[in-house]
Amino acid sequence: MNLKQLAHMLALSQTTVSRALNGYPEVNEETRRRVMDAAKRHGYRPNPSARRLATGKTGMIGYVLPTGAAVDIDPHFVEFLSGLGDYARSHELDLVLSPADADDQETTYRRIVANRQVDAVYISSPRPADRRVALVNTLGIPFIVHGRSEGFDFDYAFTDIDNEGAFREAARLLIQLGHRRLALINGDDRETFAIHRERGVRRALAASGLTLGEHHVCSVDMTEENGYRATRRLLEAGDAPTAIACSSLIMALGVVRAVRDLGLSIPGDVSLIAHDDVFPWLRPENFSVPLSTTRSSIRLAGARVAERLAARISGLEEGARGEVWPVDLVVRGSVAGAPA
Amino acid sequence: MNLKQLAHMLALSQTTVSRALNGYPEVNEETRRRVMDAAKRHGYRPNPSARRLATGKTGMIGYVLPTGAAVDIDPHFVEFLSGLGDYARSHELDLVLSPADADDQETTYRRIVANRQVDAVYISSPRPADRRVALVNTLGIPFIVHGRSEGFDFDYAFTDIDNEGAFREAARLLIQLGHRRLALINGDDRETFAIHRERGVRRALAASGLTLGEHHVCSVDMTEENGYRATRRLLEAGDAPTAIACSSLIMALGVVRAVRDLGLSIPGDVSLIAHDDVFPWLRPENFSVPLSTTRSSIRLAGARVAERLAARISGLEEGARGEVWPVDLVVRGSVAGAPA
DNA sequence: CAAAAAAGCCAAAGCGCTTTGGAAGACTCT
DNA sequence: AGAGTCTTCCAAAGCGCTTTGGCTTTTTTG
Repeated sequence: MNLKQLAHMLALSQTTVSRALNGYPEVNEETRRRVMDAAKRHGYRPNPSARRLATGKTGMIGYVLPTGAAVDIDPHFVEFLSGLGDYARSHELDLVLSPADADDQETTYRRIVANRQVDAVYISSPRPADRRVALVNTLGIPFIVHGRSEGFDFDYAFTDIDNEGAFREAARLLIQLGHRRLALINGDDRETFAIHRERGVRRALAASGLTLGEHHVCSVDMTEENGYRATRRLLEAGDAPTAIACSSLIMALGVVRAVRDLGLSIPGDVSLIAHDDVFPWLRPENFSVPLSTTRSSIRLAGARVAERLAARISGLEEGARGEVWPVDLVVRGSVAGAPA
Repeated sequence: MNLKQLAHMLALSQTTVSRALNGYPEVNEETRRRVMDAAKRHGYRPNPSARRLATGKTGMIGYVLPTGAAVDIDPHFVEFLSGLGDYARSHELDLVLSPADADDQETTYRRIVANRQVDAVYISSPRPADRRVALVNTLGIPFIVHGRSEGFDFDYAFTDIDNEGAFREAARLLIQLGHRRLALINGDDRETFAIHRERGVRRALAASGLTLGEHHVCSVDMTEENGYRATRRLLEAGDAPTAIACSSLIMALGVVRAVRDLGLSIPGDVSLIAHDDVFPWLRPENFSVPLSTTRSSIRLAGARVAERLAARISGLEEGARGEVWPVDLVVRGSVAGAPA
């Protein structure tokens, strides 16, 4: 059942039927009712391929997925996706993932924009002066950055969490508990979120006249194993920290294992605070010692990004508004006063 | 730059240019060269929207993503996606995720097929007599099932691992080590993979005249917490098992924690074997006691599914061939002889 | 009550590609 | 040389929708 048939069956022109269906004003309400009724009764659904050829609108949002043998998509992605999907579903939006060589995403961005494959895109895990952001900005497709980039001469729309504030507060708590030597086990410090977190820790330390030792901060891929290794290295060195801030729950697993392997205990010897993106399958309160966390649901962020993308597509949102969500600091058993 | 312009500039008809570009035989090789040359020089890329309206081909593969407040996409998905993306990238295929209410995926399947939104789909986490498989089969769109369904009067194409064999071998090893009371901490037993795994354990036990106690098998969502709870329940009961088979590494985290909380040890009091889908961020050799596993890379499966989908789209693969991959049994420190 | 404005509808021209049904010219064969 | 066959190309008809520009008919207005 296509438009032509429907129009013919109603003894109307395609024009009128199309307009009736799409809510244009220049059609009699009575007629509109007839049309919509018939459309529903016959299960008419406009062919999206045709519509998109005519309008350029696709009803899809895009994401360029970095892939390659050396690239691991991290599990945060799936949680984000959950939220995105939740919103997208209720608005009949689909998400198209365009896999790209991690080292050459530009080509793919250009392709999906030139081909009008999607109405909007989002960008995740941005770095300072991220080329993707600059590119997408000049290409002129609506977009939202999940996280923040920095150092552009233009503004853009983003949804981020207050990484700096979160880690500042976490560090401040540890300092108040008497800790003087803090360590930070961070994610890839080429990414903005990691930079902000480090800055948060440093600011808190500085406020008390302390500093973050050069070898007390490490930047690694966020795996359990890297959490373990980093912790061993930290705790086996001369001026071992008495408190650790850790950028992910998964790394925290490794931290806990390392501490145990060294015959130390949490929080007796080492206090630990980790960032919790809220995975349904791994919860900080279920660690052998319940974990203190800075918490922010990445799933909610996914839903919010979808919502904003939808708003941008339909013209409801404009401008370069950035929003920064506060992060909860949840104190559980893994922190205590510094050992004497 | 569109076809019309290109044709005009070459003083050829659109027909000829189109055919030259698409490799049809009825065009002079000399002409073809000229056309392809000009196309490249001017960076001509056929508009996919137009092409798809004309041909119905989209260059995309689809996946219906179950969503909803109660639905968690599990982290296996992202690994699978990694593999899928790896392959898709090298073949200029995109993946479109259509979020659907988990309780009504049919509507979405019908929509994406009716609208010709994708050339093929894959289905994951199938159950016996899975309605999605039946539906997609009648809708007539090329598809591959990742995993297996059962109980249809038709055959279909799937890529699965030998879950039954894997868990049979795992159980057999435990039995050979003298264990008599095994337990299985399984995933959702409405899904085929879980059924097969349970069957594997039962078969191994039966071969030695043993059985799997009714309360020695549990079916839960594969979270750390559920692994913990199940283990507590198992080990605190009267006839506690001396060996546990566990369907996921994430649950195994909980198993280990529970065993420790009870003051017991692995493998002294309890042997443990878990299934490993090969996550880059959590590896069995890095457990406090290195974990014995049944191992199969879900990422490779993703790549394979993509490969087969591509083959089906281009007509290279037909028929209902199912393939079943063997699973490695990797023995590490978490298994030992049964306690006296 | 005639003129102007508004309402309601339609035919047809895109959107950019593929594909059908020829047609013209070159080549082969008897 | 005439008939038949290839080879090579083209005009035009879709694919199914939106949108422009215009044409009636009805309503409003001075």
